[in-house]
Amino acid sequence: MRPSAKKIASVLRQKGHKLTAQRRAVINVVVNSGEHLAPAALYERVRRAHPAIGLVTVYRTLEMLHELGLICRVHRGEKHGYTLAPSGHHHHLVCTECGIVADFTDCDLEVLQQRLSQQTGFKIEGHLLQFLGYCRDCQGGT
Amino acid sequence: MRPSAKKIASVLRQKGHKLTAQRRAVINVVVNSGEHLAPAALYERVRRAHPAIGLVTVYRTLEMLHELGLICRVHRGEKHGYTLAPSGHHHHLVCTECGIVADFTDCDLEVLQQRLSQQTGFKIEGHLLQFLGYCRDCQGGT
DNA sequence: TACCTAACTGAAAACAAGTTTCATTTATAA
DNA sequence: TTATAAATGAAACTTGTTTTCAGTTAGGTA
Ligand SMILES: [Mn+2]
Ligand SMILES: [Mn+2]
Ligand SMILES: [Zn+2]
Ligand SMILES: [Zn+2]
Repeated sequence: MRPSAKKIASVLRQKGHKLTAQRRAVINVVVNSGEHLAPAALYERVRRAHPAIGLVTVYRTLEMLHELGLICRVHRGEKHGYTLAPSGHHHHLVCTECGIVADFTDCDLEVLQQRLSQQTGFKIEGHLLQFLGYCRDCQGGT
Repeated sequence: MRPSAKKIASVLRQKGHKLTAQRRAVINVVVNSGEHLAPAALYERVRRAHPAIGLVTVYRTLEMLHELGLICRVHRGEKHGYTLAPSGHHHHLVCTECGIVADFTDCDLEVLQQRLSQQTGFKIEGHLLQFLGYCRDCQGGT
């Protein structure tokens, strides 16, 4: 269950953030794109609705939404991608050819985490899990 | 079982790479540091033995060693760390406070991978798994 | 409604990690 | 030795992101 633009706006207000035209524009793009877009790609799209917006503002807004837990971040080499977070903890399956990302939720790492914690003395707070491969469309070609 | 400087040198030669003083210096630092050092940190240390070396050469050497499977790479935000690879597939437990890294080998992700492959049609080639937390030394303080 | 002000914005500069270019040097096979 | 492909390092460049700062604005208050 992914939050709507309305829901996101209300969270912002509730947390004392201002609801500017720029932020609305960013939120709209994020809400209306299923993909995990990199900041630059997102910026391109946001500009269609709000040509005057600066890339900085896009970065700042994404950062804010991420801190509020409203969007998730994918790590792809140097670049980052963002989308609306489906509710709660999830991970990614990334196509190394075209960059498309699929989400999944059940990682079942508790047992492993428990064991590692015991063996190493680390207090484990989280994990990063990503599968890499070729999506259906990219399996044929070079 | 981590390769020795000698072993590494012989692999390089065998693959047709030249064995330069700079490469020797980089290899020595990597071999003699248990930690996963970022390229910049590694560069600092290499300079102690070989002050004239350029950072580029460090990058190039690390890249080469990585391609030959002789060292492993950790992903920490933007920065990368390297050390000698323990033999084969392994993963990392990273302390978000001090950056120390512990290795582990048994990830048991085959079942999950199989299921995801089936569900999404992805041909999965690899994965990235990392646990994040606080090492023993960093659990007390702020 | 008309202010007030902390929050927000965007241009530009700064930054950080990594890569490319290219003239010079060097390891090593012949 | 010598020849030469491989390797080096300085400097310039790229890419993604952050900082700075002077000006603008959302939204609470009188
Ligand atoms: Mn996601
Ligand atoms: Mn390792
Ligand atoms: Zn693909
Ligand atoms: Zn630590």
